Amino acid sequence: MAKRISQSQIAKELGVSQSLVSLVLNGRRDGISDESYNKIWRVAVANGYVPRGMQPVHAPEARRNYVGIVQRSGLKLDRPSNTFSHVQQGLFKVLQQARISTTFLGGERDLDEKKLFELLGQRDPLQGIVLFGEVSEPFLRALGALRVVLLSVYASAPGLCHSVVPNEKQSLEQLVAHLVKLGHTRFAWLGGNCRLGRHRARLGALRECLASRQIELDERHIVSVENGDRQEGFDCAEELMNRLGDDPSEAPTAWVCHNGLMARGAHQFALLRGIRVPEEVSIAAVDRTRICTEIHPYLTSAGSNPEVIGEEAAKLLCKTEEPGENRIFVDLVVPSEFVEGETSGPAPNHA
Amino acid sequence: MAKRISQSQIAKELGVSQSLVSLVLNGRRDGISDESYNKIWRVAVANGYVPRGMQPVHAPEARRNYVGIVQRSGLKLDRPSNTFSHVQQGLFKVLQQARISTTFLGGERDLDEKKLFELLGQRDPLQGIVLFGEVSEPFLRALGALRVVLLSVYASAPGLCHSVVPNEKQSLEQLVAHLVKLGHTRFAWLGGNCRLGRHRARLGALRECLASRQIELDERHIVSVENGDRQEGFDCAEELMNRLGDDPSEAPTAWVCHNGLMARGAHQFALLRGIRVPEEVSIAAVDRTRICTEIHPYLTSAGSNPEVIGEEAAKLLCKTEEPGENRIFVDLVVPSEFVEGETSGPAPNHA
DNA sequence: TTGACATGTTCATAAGTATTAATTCGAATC
DNA sequence: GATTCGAATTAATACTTATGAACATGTCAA
Repeated sequence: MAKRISQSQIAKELGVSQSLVSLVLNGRRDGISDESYNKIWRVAVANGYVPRGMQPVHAPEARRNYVGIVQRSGLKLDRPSNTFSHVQQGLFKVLQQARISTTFLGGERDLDEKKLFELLGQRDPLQGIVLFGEVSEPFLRALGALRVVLLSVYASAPGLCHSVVPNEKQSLEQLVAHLVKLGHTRFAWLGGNCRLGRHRARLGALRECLASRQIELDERHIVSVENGDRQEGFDCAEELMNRLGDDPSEAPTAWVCHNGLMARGAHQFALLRGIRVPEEVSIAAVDRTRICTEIHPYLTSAGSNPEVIGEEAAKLLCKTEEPGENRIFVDLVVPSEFVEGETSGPAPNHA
Repeated sequence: MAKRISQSQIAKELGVSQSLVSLVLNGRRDGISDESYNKIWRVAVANGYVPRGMQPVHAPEARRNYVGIVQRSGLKLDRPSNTFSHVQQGLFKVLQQARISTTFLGGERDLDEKKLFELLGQRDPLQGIVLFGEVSEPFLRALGALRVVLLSVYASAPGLCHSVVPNEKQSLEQLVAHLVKLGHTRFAWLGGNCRLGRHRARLGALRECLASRQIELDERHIVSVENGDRQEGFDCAEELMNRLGDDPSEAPTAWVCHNGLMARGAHQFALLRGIRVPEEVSIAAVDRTRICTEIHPYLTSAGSNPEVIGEEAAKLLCKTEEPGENRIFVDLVVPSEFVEGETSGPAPNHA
């Protein structure tokens, strides 16, 4: 570890006396020229000068007042996934009690190593950083180098940081069980965020759940799109209808959507086309955000409660003591909840 | 000013050596008993021990790294008004360049004076606090007492703090001008957040705009609800239809909505009832958030861009030097933008 | 019982910092 | 040109802190 710089060294570098440096760094302004004042501070800061006598970071009650939030590339504040705001609410709820506040640091794209360093260097120590969504591994490692506790939600990064993730398998299992019980056998998948692992996980889980019931998911009934927003839900439903042949006995009766937003879009498509929900088609979504109940019909949906995910993340952060190299990382899986809404009903030809 | 305490004094008080105090305060843990470690820190902190060598508060670039955000009572993170996230995005965009981050402090309801003091006392100084929405005056005064720069967005508090607000009059003027040009003469108002001044301002502006064109707003065509969300937009439209007599020539052909969310709800109602938009009814909203273009049909809408409001708020905060008693407060009004969407068309009996 | 070892602390002193009186230096005044 | 004055800086030194070596003290195994 590099020996820390002294006032005398700063003085020598600038060609002034150590006394002057001392005066300046203690904040004396009168009787000191602005020029000296500024140049001394500049050099002191640039060289990472630290006072001697105590390093407050080490205080046992050195309260870490902040938790930073970083979003995965692609998410912006003004296009909040609903999920994000629920998670933030959960974080806030728990952290608030410990008088820790949440600070938005930016998106993966906004931040490079240098910027992060600037952001974190000049301020109170962070309790940790919550990563929202799948971030790239180099980015994760760069963050790790800052010696901050990292926690990833909605994506796991084995061996790199803690994580709190939803139970996708269980969600799909709940949805499929419900729909099969209602007599559905022909399923469609309306998938979003097709580039991300989350989409693969959900689609894979759907396949498994159906397979274990000897139901096959027709490849033509799988429609996947880029973003997974409302419009794309609409488009997916439209695309699905276009792909279908004329035989109505082949048409899927249960649309399983990647998220609630897409389900709403698909529902709007159904409304416009005069497809009755749930009489003709049942719509179900992997989601547990407010969107499920924002308006009637409420969505039939299953998913891990994002607020709970936020709460668990906060608890985990509060418990984690120190960032370290060879830590044991916790991967927490939050169970899924199923809620029967108004968009699912008995399969039409089952009655 | 009291002379500052030295390590030796701490050592004497605790009956240990100065060396030990030095070791402890520099964070050495191994080879030091927990008991000593904690008691030394306790006494050091209790006596306000400060290291010698520099007082960072005096650094010329002692930058204020944070801007706090407080929401009005009633808003929660997990029920984000869309507007809020856009404003936050605008704030973030500008503040990021100054390496200032935004910290969510809580809702009006979460915070009492004591809590605020705790939140703000133990950390880096805030550049300011952005208040989102109408907060109560006592709350505002309590915040003011903290000697922090305050800025209110979407609500003005004359003489108490800066504000950045939308131009409601202009928004309504733009909408009415557009609709009147299309031949509409029978208007309805679907209002939300009926308790807040914002609702009064919008409804009042609508009345004025119509009056100046010799159009009267029928009292029966004014429906106002509590929250202004999607479901209530739906309910408003339903209520409006219920209130109408049988005479179709009396029915309003232009629904002006308090915000985009309500417009979407109203549109869903129209879809369900088979009311064609915009052939039979035009829908317009005071809004400029993402909701206007989240799905087709895009909403015909006018409003001040919330992201711009955020940006202006951030600039104002960066410019404001110090909080003071008798400051001059800036009230900034951001102009409204009009965008013609797909929900407005010629008045039906005008063709 | 003894010695090896670990832990926690102190001693002694080198290194670093604060502070006051003294110095320098240029501008204004005589 | 000499004198005064004030701002800026430094010398000198008292005071504070860091740190390696030394010193207790207790534990454990031979």
